[in-house]
Amino acid sequence: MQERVTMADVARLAGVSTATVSYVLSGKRAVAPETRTTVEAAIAELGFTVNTAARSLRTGRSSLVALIVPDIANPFFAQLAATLQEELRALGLHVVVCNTRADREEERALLAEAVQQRFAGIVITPFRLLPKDLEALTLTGTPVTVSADVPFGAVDTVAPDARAATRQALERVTASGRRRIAMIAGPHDATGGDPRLDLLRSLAPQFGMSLPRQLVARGEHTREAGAAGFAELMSHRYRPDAVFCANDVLAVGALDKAQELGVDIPGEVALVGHDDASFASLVRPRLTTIRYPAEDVARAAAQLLKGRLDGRTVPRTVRVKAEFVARSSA
Amino acid sequence: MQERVTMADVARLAGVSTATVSYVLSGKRAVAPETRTTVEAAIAELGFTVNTAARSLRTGRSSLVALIVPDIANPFFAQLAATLQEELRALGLHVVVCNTRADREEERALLAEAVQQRFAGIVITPFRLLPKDLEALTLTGTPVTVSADVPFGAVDTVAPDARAATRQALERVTASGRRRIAMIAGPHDATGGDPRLDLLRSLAPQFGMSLPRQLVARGEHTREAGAAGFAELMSHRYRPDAVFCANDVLAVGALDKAQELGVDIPGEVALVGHDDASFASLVRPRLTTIRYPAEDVARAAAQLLKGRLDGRTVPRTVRVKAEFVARSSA
DNA sequence: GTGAAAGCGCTAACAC
DNA sequence: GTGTTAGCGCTTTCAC
Repeated sequence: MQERVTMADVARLAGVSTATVSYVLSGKRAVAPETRTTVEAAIAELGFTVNTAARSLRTGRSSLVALIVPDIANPFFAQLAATLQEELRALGLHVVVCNTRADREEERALLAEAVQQRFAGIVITPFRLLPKDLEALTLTGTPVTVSADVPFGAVDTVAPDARAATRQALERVTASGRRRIAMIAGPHDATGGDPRLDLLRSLAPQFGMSLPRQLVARGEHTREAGAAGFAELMSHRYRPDAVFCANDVLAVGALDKAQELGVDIPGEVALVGHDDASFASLVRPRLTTIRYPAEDVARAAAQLLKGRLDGRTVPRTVRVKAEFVARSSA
Repeated sequence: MQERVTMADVARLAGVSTATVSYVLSGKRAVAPETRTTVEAAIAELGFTVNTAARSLRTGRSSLVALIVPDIANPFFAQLAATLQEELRALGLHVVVCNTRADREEERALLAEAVQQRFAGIVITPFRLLPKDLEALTLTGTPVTVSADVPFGAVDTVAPDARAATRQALERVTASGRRRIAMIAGPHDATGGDPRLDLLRSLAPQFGMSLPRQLVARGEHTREAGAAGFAELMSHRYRPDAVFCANDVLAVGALDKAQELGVDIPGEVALVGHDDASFASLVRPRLTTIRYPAEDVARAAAQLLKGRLDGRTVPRTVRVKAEFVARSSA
């Protein structure tokens, strides 16, 4: 049961006060060069590290950042977590992963807890959370970065810019003669509706097409829902020849069902996903998708958080460019 | 900037002392039913939650559990993280994810930090860490659970029992007439060598085969290394007709290279992975693999940690049964 | 440029 | 069955 080395131990060894040790560490007040050297030597000799609990209690701020996502097991979010933790480690911050399982109550509870515990920051991809759930937080002083398709209240936002990529996807699909597009979207009660659907719908007319409500299947972001959605679309009397999916997990489900039904992809139906999750290039046919780079999202979120910790108070939105990735499914 | 509600506020409203509030929360001493009710009402009314920083400072134990893994973006570890956080949430514990990128110094640094900060526990999948790096920790009082193929020093361990599954894999492979097995293993300096290789090698004679050193390719646990390893094995003069991979990421790399080389899987070469990562059933041919259930590992780790927090001091090892999953690659 | 000391909110003796 | 209170280790104000 080794004893913990405290700042008092360091101060004693260096022959200074704990205040000086603290200031050497934080740099918040000038310290004479020789004093600094002595203190640093003492720190090294004793292997001292600050007690973050004591620091948090004193400052009212922890070194934790909550990453609140619908499903960390989804490769997109797993990659987001990996990069975020890497970026934040440099700032001395830790990432606490929180799975909401796409449940609004979980989202609210986790958010509230992170605020209560005075986390250094929160990075959240809302799924069913309402803007009003976030409004109250604007006043708490806990920096919140939302990763969502649209700006979301008065908080920092990382949002995709998928217009060009979606247009490219439509070009590709029409170039191979498709005329009847459809979409497998997320649930109807998802936060902010489905901006990926809205974008597709708004661009379709430029290609002489439209995306009527009847050609939108809905479900959770699961493989099963993707399969069910695909089956639904295939049984429609106005059967589509190009199916867009709100994410790659749904697209893989659609692929499952296509094989089961004997529908040739991309022969009979072109299939386009979203995200470019790690498995997108592994399935056969390889999935054509609109890549939303998790690494860039994580880096942007880390930057926004850093800005807040440095004192910025006005909300910012960073747009991350999505990229059309043509493979063999469309 | 809302004010934080403290225990003193609750005590005042309930007309009791902070000690009583504390005991209501912890249950560490008897409280009269009516007192308890009053306190609980006050807690609910004020929306009080304990300040974990203060609690940690006082008790010397935080509510954080470090999950230290080579790569959270690997679907196996992502699933481990998801389930672990779910299991620990019930105990009021949070999961801090730490990526080591398979680097021993990172592993050591992260481990040391978690100990220094008096984390409630550590769950680690060592990759290059040496047993001696862990030895010192046995004395610190921080519960460590190691998820590794072999028991690892005097700490709690979650280890796979893959003997039956590996035997089944060998049966399958020999049933289709294969005689020359090979393996794409991890790096030679990995923690504990490569127990999956050792197991395969020890079972091979039962099937009249052997696994000579020349038929073992080595590399990091990446897709690229899998491809390189496969190429190496294919160029061997004693060309194998069955290749086992230490994990599914390597196997997918092997699949890439097989396609590139025009080697038919499973026609010319049978391929068997390990883990059953989420993408194993998505690649074509679908990957035959030895499933090591991340969910069960996470649950076992959570149980072991719980045991430690409840006061157990003797190390325990839980064996999780691996399962042979026959798909089309072998 | 440095030190003394208050106090963050909680837990757990100790006292009754 | 309940209350009083010291003190965990740090940061920061105030004083010099």
